[in-house]
Amino acid sequence: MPELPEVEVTRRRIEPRLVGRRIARVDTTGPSYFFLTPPRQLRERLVGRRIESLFRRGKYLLADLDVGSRLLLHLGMTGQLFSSDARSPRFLSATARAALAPGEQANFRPDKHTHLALAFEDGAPEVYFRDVRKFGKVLLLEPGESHPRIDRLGPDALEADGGLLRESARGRRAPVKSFLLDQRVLAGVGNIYADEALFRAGVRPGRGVHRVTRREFDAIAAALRSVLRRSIETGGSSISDYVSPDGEDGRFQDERRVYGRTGEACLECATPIRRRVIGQRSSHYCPACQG
DNA sequence: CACTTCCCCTGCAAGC
DNA sequence: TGCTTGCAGGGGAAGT
Repeated sequence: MPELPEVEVTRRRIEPRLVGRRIARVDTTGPSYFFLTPPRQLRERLVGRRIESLFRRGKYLLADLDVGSRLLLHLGMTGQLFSSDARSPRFLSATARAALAPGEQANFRPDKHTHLALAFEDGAPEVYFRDVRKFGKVLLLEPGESHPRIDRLGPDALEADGGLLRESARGRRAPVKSFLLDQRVLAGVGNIYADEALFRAGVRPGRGVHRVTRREFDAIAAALRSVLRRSIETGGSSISDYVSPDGEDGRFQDERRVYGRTGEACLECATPIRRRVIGQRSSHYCPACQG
């Protein structure tokens, strides 16, 4: 599940495949809520455009185009961005994967989950946006056009600040976990890194955010910054579908301390890790280390 | 405004 | 074996 680190790693590795290139052809699947801009419009308006830059805000990727328009991509839960020369079994459907001989590297062919394909004038490898669960989003903003999805985002979570968190928490009573997942508070935090940061800060996810102390807000902010930075360094978390654009798995899943470790021993105190649903999301914590 | 619940979708694993 | 059920979850919309 791509959160800030996975999106940032994706950005860094797909950037050279996009920036400076002019789009020659656009293929899409049919209309669906995946396309906030209807696919027909997308095809019409993207052809002939040159991609000038690719940057990230929270979990969004934004590509600025030569005419001042902007392509906005969100990977959702299972979104993958990669080029046609990348190789990874994670780019393949289960059936295609099962048909592989051991050690065989299959070529990727756009399948029914490949919702957007960009071909370039210079003949560079095509870039695909594949998303099995279709929770991802594609939106083309006209020059000067804004969108609440972007406008509402809080500061990037890599710059999490304890004082600012405390400020944003005023008047709120939701569980601190839900608070951290609110993209208006911080942009980029998802389920994995919220749990990991709360563990490292020693705060239970279910605690009301109005009961979090100043010191704890500082600890949470520091934990978020370091966990997110570390995850980027290790290539992100490859837990289910995530794989970087060049087909390389991330390694941060090996450094998880609570996420997905329900029933396993806490690495600090050996108490079994607990799982509890908070705000419709599974949350993992150590009942002994987190108060 | 704050907060909760529901829902979009598909693949996989567990249970019968 | 093959079916059903449950679960994963970002985030918007609607409801309280």
